[in-house]
Amino acid sequence: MKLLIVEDDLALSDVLAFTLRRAGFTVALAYDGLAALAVWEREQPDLLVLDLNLPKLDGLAVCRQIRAQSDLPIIILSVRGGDEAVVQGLELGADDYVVKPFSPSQLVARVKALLRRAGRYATPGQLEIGEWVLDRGRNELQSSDSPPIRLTPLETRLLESLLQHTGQVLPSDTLIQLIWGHEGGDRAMLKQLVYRLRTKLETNPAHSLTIENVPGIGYTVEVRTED
Amino acid sequence: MKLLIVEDDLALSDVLAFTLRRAGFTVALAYDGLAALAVWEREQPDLLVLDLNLPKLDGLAVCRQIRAQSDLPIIILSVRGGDEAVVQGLELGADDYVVKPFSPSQLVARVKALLRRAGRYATPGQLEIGEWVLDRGRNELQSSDSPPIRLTPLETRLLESLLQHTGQVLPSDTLIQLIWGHEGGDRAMLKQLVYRLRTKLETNPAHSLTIENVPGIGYTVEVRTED
DNA sequence: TACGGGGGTAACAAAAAGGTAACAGAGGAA
DNA sequence: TTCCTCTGTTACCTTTTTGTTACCCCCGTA
Repeated sequence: MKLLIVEDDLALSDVLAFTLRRAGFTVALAYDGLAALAVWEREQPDLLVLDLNLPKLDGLAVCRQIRAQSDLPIIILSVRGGDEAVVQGLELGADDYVVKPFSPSQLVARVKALLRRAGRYATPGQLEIGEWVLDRGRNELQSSDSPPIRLTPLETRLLESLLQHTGQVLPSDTLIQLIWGHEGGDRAMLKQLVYRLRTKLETNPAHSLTIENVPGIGYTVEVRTED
Repeated sequence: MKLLIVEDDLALSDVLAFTLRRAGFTVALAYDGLAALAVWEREQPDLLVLDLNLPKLDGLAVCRQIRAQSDLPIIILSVRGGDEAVVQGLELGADDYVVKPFSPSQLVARVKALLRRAGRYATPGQLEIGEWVLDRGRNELQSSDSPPIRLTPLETRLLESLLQHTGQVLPSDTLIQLIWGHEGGDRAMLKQLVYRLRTKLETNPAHSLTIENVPGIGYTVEVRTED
């Protein structure tokens, strides 16, 4: 399980990395906000430990950016322990907020608790739904009884977003955010992408996986389990 | 979204219940460990807020028992803030551990963060009335024992407005404001909308949900509970 | 009886949202 | 280079949703 620690205090960063590695995690490090985003992109960690007070790009901004594009578990570290700060951090999408100073062992426990809750202990690069497996690492959708369907990177992200929220209707704007990030992406492109993905899903004889539209809101995925 | 608060300090319990209810949650209460298990069974809450120091049955024991049978999100409250206590609580299966004293607003934020992470927050906008659930996230009206009725965005807003003021008669002008905002919308359109919504509500065999007119004033919703 | 207002019903038109298709540019691989 | 794939762009068609208008009924009152 890979963690990304973003902390500019080198002493603390070292201690955390040491403790977490001893607890069995793989650790990647970043020392400022911009680097954090780059490393996140490259390393695809399973959890982020994020200090708020960072050079170059504020921790809250990092949190917001990442949360806009993924549901990566995030634990914020901060010296600011006031209610407002905590509430703000959590509302921005963080999952936990730990006030400094704290003990490394407590952080380890919180990391484990969050990973457990986020269900990341299971399939790091694979999403299982019914008879389907979405392999994010190789951009394809595998079924037990038919050849895999090759997807493009964008199609993979779309399907991933939908599958991670099975049963919910994802608003178009939310989807656009999840797929293209802040800038770039509009309704027309989403329309296109949905169309292309649907076309591919239909190539499967028993297309038990369909994308439904809810007018005025967005899209959902329907998983028909075998009758 | 229903929360179960297990706390034997009545003063604190009251404050928490009040704050959480104001945040839009439904709250069930229990004051000792045995009661907690009973209420949990009966109420099937979506999240548990659990004090550790309880009469009759220790909080940790409650946590262990519940965790053994379900993956209910659990937040522990405790005066014991030492590392060992926190680690022990989290390792027992709790998702978060808040040390007293804390502010209600922070607890609300943590509750929300955990629900979000647990994927139980799937329903940020559901209105429950009798056997009906108005799902604003997907524009439909669901009943326990019949297929959902699909609504258009405007119909959803109309029904939502009416349901939020069950028992009151909403003047036509107020409704127009609520549905169309400042500009746009007139009596004729409201008439039409009410007509269309009624038509859809009638498709349900036992139409226990009807929209009544009060001449010269406006409309109300009538909820007939089962006889 | 005639008149007028409020409300219900209906048909039709306009506008918005969604689906489909064709095409072009970027960039990588052969 | 040439040939791919992937992505973005645009256009056009279909469906859904919303707005418009007209006509009816009921009821109270002049």
